[in-house]
Amino acid sequence: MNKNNISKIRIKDIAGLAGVSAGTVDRVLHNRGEVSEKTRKKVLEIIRELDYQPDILASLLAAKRNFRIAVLIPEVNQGSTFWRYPMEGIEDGLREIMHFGISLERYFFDYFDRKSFIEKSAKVIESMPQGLVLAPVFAEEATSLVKRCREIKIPVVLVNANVCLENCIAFVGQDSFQSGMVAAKIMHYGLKDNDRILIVNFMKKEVGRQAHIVKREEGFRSFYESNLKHHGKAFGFLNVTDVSEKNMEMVLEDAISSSSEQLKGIFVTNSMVFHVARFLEKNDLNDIVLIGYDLLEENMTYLKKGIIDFLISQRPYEQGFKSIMALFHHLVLKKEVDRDQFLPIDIITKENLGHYIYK
Amino acid sequence: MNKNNISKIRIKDIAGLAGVSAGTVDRVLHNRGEVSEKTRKKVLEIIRELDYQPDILASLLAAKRNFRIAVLIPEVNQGSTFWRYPMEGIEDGLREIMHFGISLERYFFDYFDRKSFIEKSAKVIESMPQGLVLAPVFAEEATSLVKRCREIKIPVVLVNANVCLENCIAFVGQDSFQSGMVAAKIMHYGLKDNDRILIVNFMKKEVGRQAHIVKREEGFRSFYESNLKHHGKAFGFLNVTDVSEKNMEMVLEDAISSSSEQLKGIFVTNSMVFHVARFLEKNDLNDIVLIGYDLLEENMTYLKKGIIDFLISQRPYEQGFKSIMALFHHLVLKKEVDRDQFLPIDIITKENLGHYIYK
DNA sequence: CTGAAAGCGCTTACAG
DNA sequence: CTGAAAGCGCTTACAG
Repeated sequence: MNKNNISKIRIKDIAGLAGVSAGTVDRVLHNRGEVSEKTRKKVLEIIRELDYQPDILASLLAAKRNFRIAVLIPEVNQGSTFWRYPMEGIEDGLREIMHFGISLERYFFDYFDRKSFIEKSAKVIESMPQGLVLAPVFAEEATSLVKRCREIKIPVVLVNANVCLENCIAFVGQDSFQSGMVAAKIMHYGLKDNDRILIVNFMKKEVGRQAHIVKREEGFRSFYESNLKHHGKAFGFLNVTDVSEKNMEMVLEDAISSSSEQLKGIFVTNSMVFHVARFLEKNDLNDIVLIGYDLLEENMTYLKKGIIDFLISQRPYEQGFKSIMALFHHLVLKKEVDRDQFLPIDIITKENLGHYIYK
Repeated sequence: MNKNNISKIRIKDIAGLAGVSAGTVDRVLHNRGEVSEKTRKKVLEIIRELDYQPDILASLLAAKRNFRIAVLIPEVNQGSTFWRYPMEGIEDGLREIMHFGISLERYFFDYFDRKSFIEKSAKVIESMPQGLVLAPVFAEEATSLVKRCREIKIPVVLVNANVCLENCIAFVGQDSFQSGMVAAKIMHYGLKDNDRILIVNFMKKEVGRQAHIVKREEGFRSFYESNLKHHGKAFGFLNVTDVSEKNMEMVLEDAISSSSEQLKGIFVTNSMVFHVARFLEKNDLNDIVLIGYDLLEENMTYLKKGIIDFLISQRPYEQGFKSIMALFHHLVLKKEVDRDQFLPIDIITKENLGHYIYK
């Protein structure tokens, strides 16, 4: 009575004050009609006055409601280990909210196989979950999935890449352009003004040109553009589609020797940076600054060895965690969720790596 | 029936199988005695076999239990704005868990006033909360508070600084030593091998020598120690107790001109780095790399201007969030919580600052 | 040591 | 359009 009487107004209290039954209050609360305008007004008035907050625990218990959330993301295999971390974030998030009657359906597609994405999409739709966490790797197919979800009223949260956001409730990921700027800043800080820099893009034919990769490169270039002294600075550029050691050897040797000036920095626009690191290690090119993305096992190994100097990380674990939480807030707590949820752009070095690693 | 029959075993079911009543099962479940060893065994057996998971929502609702969590941290005032962010994290965490009947009592002490810490400690004890989030700014006093809490069975989570952890359930904060190493790595990466570096410590008499400040400096030095080439490298060193502009002017001018070699980098071991930045700006010392801690308003201003080059951040918001969550897991969900919860050591530049700022 | 009953605050048919 | 009753899964006295 003394300490805990804060906001303990119950439906019963409202009903009493309005001179109606609890059932009627409930009908008003959930807009399920069958209430005369007059009583509706009266009840709403009282609710507002008392700032009534429903007891969500009791509500969930009584309604025996169950939420099925689906997640459609790439499977983890040796060609693609990144998605392990978002999935861990999702599972941990699930553990926090499962008491609210939430269950998770997991759908994994092959990162390099458009068809498998389409197949799994169909399965998701077939299952009719109450919400979806989606990694829109294949932009076109993802867009049509999102549109379909819109039609059948399944709220979608996009994770990691942003596609067709207008039909989704939120995007959780990184600001790719800005992350490229960060990479450039770090690169520039460690080099001298006229040092030669190479930008390396990895692009598998199966996947195509991904928007966030393009943005990263643009961000990188724009750092130099916005700096008067470097306006118009020229970069070496390399587009790699074949990651075999032999090919890597060939194209990198070529790129490095293509100018009389010594190459001082390499920026790789995605997580495939370890392929470049392997080459640098083998050829004892220790004085080239190498910057890339993501804490893959291979990348971390080269970071610890000092071959990779910096990795940009996108907080994959948090991306997963926040995605499922966004859906939870939307579905269960009926709260507004932020549409754009950009995670910080983390700069990882050998020295701070330890505390970024997920258990 | 088809999809949602997963783990929907109820107390009633257990009771039925054991041939007892729900009340008895409950008594076993909560170890509140008054059950014959024989029935106890039987009930436990069935619980294990069926992997019974109690419905925590129903449990909380029926028990009408209320948890009061206290937080004892520095107040936010102009001399100390850092604690705004942990507090925001705590409030946001609270919002996530308030449905479980959790309320928060806020106790703020003056960062520079030992007495006020002692006073507020007494109030906390007097109130007898079920849990405490504590910023142990004054090591000695905090230790005895923690001991007292131990005696009266109030679980404590330490936030930001680590003191007397053996009597607490968790520490949430940063690895200070490592953060110093990170600062050194960044510093070193941008300078030439023999450039002169100055370490600046701010220390208010009222607070004394704080363990985490010492550790940061040690970490910074150890980076160079562990690098053969720099073994024995000498640093300039400055201990500032008076932050007036006049004094800052004097001591910094002195430190800078104390050697014929030009000073190239300054490492400030805490958030007071803006005092140094002000000096550098005023005296047009643009080519000195300046690294310090924490995203205070003043620091962010100088970071944007390019006077401060890097800030190390300790994720203050997350520190608050994780602290209250740790207590929640311990008290309500009865889960094990990690004892050491080190947050990543974030490297902030002008370019990635944007996405680190808390709303 | 054990069980039956009432209740937590909300929702869901059902009867009118 | 409205109310009374039963129930969600668990807990809490109370009676025996």
